[in-house]
Amino acid sequence: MKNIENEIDGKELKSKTEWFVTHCRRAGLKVTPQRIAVYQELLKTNEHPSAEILYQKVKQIFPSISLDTVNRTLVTLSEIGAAFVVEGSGDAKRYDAGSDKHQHFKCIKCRRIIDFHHKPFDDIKIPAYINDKFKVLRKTVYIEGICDLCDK
Amino acid sequence: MKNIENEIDGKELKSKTEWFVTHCRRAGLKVTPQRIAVYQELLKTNEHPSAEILYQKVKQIFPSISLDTVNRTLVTLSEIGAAFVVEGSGDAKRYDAGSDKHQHFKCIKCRRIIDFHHKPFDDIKIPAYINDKFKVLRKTVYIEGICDLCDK
DNA sequence: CTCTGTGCAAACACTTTGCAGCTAA
DNA sequence: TTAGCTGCAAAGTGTTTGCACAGAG
Repeated sequence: MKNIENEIDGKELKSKTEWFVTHCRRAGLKVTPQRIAVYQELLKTNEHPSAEILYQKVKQIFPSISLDTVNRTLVTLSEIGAAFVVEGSGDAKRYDAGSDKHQHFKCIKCRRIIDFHHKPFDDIKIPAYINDKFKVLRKTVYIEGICDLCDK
Repeated sequence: MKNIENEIDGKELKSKTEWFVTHCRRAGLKVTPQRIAVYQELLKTNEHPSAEILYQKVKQIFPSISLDTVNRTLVTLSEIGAAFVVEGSGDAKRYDAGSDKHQHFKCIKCRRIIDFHHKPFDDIKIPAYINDKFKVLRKTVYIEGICDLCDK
């Protein structure tokens, strides 16, 4: 796994954690040590861990935590925009026949997928070093957020 | 679910099916009526169906098909680039703390996720009608294909 | 003190696998 | 004819839920 250059330093970890704490309070969530631990562990890695992997890591500094709590915490974090699911969804896979001619907006609350079509996105240029190394079959712009219906 | 303007017409269905048949043969796959049926059903919709939904539809014209076959066919189709998983993965969810500062390439064979960072992609402009209607939390360019290791 | 969050275990949803019979090439 | 495909049933994998206790506000 190739990593990019963001080994987080102590200072950034601290400031992001402060942001997180504020953000939780604002959302009416309690700030528990488990939540902090999961969030910090997520900040410290850039390997897109699964709940299981994160659980293994957090357990080292917080031995009594359970996998469920990690799972639930991650759900909570994604609801407040402090974490994102970058692969997988827990729901059933959804297929399409593979046109580049539309893009997806996904609501992280109701999981609705809304198609849209923004012509400039059809033509995004893929950097040469990707095309050289990999066989590109599909490219798309993917947007996530809260949809109109869920943003009460 | 909002659809875009691509109700497929008979002519396109036929030509895409021909492409599909050729493509299967080239990949050493047998052309079975089940495969054709699943592929055509996928072409006819733009609602990103799950295997289950596709199964319900295909069953109407092919009553003896099983859900497994639909599932297996979809796996096969994605391996040859005739279909794509637009949501979900079957594997565990993968999280990150949500930086816009990198993009993902995903290999559809080994499912490896390779980070890359192409500066212009950090600044893609989201169309106003999306920003007006939805609260955007994350945007990214997502590329899929076959990675160097799998492209024997 | 109250009410949300946690841990445990059981329930679930979806996908994958093993095998015997079938069928496209 | 025969390798690959299908259908069925069973096993996995990962996620969610229900409940009682614990701890943050």
